[in-house]
This record gives sequence, C-alpha cells and structure tokens, in this order.
Amino acid sequence: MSDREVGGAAEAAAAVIPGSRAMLAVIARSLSPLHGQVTVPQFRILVILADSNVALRSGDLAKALDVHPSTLVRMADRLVARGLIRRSENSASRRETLIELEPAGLDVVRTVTRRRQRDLRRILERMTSGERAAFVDAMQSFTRAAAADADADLTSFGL
Amino acid sequence: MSDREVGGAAEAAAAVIPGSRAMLAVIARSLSPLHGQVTVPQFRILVILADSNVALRSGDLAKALDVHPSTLVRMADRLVARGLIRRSENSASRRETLIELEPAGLDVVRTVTRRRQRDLRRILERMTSGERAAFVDAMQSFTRAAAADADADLTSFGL
DNA sequence: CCAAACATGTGTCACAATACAACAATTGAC
DNA sequence: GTCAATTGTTGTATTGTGACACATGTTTGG
Repeated sequence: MSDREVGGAAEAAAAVIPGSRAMLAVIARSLSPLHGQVTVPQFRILVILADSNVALRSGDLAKALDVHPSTLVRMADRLVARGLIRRSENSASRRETLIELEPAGLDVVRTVTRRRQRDLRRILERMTSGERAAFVDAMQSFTRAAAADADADLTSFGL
Repeated sequence: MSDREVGGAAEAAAAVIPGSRAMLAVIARSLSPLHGQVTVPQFRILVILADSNVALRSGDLAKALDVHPSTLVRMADRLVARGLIRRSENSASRRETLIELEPAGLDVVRTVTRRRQRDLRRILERMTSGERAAFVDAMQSFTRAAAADADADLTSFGL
C-alpha cells in the first residue's frame, strides 16, 4: 500500500537527521577561516559570484540573497573596502552597476572549499573503501533527487 | 600503497562536495520558519538545550557556543523576553544561573526538525527504495566516522 | 573568617544586517 | 520628446552580535 511506500521515505528521512547534522558540522567548521575577515552573509555574495563566474548586477544579487537592494549596497560597500569585490560600470546600461569578484574574494571562497574538502577527507579516511564508495554513490543519488526538486533559488546556497 | 588509499578518500571528498551543498540547502530551508521569531545564534541555544534535556549553566552555554559570557547574557535576555527559555536558580550554588527551555522554545526546535524531515522525505521519495536504503546506510556510516572524530564542540551544531 | 577565585550581570562601545522612504540618474515607450 | 518605469544609492532607524572592563554576589581554601 502507498502508506508503506511513504512510510519508507518518512522513516528514512528520520534516520538521516543525525547525518544531516554531522554534515552541517563539517560545513560550519569549513566556515571558520572566515573569522574576522568576512561574515556569512558577505560570504554568500562571494559564493554566488564565484559560481556564476561573471559580473552580476546589484539588483540581481539582492534578489538572489533575498534582501532589500539597499542592504546589498551596504554589504557590497564593505566587501569593496576589503578588496574582495569590485564595482564596474555596464557600458550597455549606465544606470546598472555590475559587481564582480576580485582575486582576493575568489581566494576566500577557495579557502573555505579546500578546508571543507580536507575535513571531509579526514572523515572518509576513517571508513572502509567499500563504505566510502557506497557513500559517494549515495550522495550522488541524493544530489540528483534534490536537484530534481528544482527550487532554483537553493542552488546558490554554496556555503 | 598508502598513496592510493589516501587518494581514494581525497577523490571521494571532492565528489561529495555537491552533495554537501544539497544537504545544506535542505538545512537552510528548514531554518526558514525562524524568520522574524528567532535568529540563528539564538536558535543554536535552543538546540543545545533541547539536546541536553536539562538546565544548563549560563557559562557552559557560552562555552558551547564559543561566545563571551556577557554576550550570552544578552542573548538569553532576548530569549526570555520571547518566552522561549527560562532562568532558574541553582539551589546547590547560588552564584550560578541555570537556563532551561520553555515549552515554546522546544516547539521552535521541533518545528524546524519537522520541516527538515519533511523536505528530506520529499527528496527521498524521489529515489528508488534501493537507493534510499543505501543512502540511509551510507549516512549512518558517515555519522559514525564523523563522531569518531570526536570534536565534542561540534556535536551541538544541530541547526 | 578572610581572601582569592568564580559566575553572572551591567555599562558601554563598535559594527553588521536589514528595512523603508526619498532621491538621482537613466532608460524605454508612446 | 516627454513621461513613466527601472536601478542604484543615501539618509535614517532598529535590532542583534559581540567584546571588554567593571561591579556584585558566592564559594571555597587556608
């Protein structure tokens, strides 16, 4: 019966909660190099820019982060002051301001990713190679299933 | 050779990064019910209290969150004002203040967990039952391996 | 019993995030 | 070519985090 099917997924979801916490711990830890340099909301700007690989308009960034445009202006001010992003004029439309990553900003993102990868590796080293392979497969099928959900706004949560 | 072993874990770590992001998206989304009610740092206090199931001393909470004791006092003030936690005297030692969850505070934590579980379930429903079972197993072995890391301060990151 | 060590709370400060309203500049539509 | 819509920015205000120094009350060890 369909109850049993749904029950399977529901049970699985419950069983996976501790794992989601363990994963979050890794992610949270990977953010620690930011300490003092960049705040988490600021870092999200850097991640979105790094992912998109092109200059973005201020308003689009605000929409992506779901904040008021004026909020984004102030955050961008701080990131410019720290040399992590740069504003540039859009030749096509002079009322728009484009924002792009400075090399230092990309470094910040890469440092965090590297740290996360390192911490994950340490944990994975503690598994048998069979468990490890199964884990990689499982995470990939999870990623596929999650992507099928296709809430595009969540794609850019790369913390 | 050990190079190959380590390489396996390193490759696996890289392969798993997108999955960690997908998981983070789920977690971040589960936090949305907090909007306007509680901030993320405040929520972490609630989670620690909910996990420990007993009243904790103010200083211990500050240590668990890695913030200055005075910072915790102010955060606790706000949570008390919102009726989510309660301060109580410790009969054993009158200089210590104990902090414990109010029912409303526990509700907040449960709401977030429920939401996360629901979102996970939706994703898991999209997998075959074989994939789902493999995913549960894999997450459990990951949790075990991560716990063996035993950085106690990370245990309480239950966001 | 007294002094040192300890736990919490207050006063004060700095700074980030965030929103709203008002404004300036620019573009596009008719 | 004028006028309305769009885009970014500034002024202003609120709230939360966080730290430090200091005050107050409380144990505890001599």
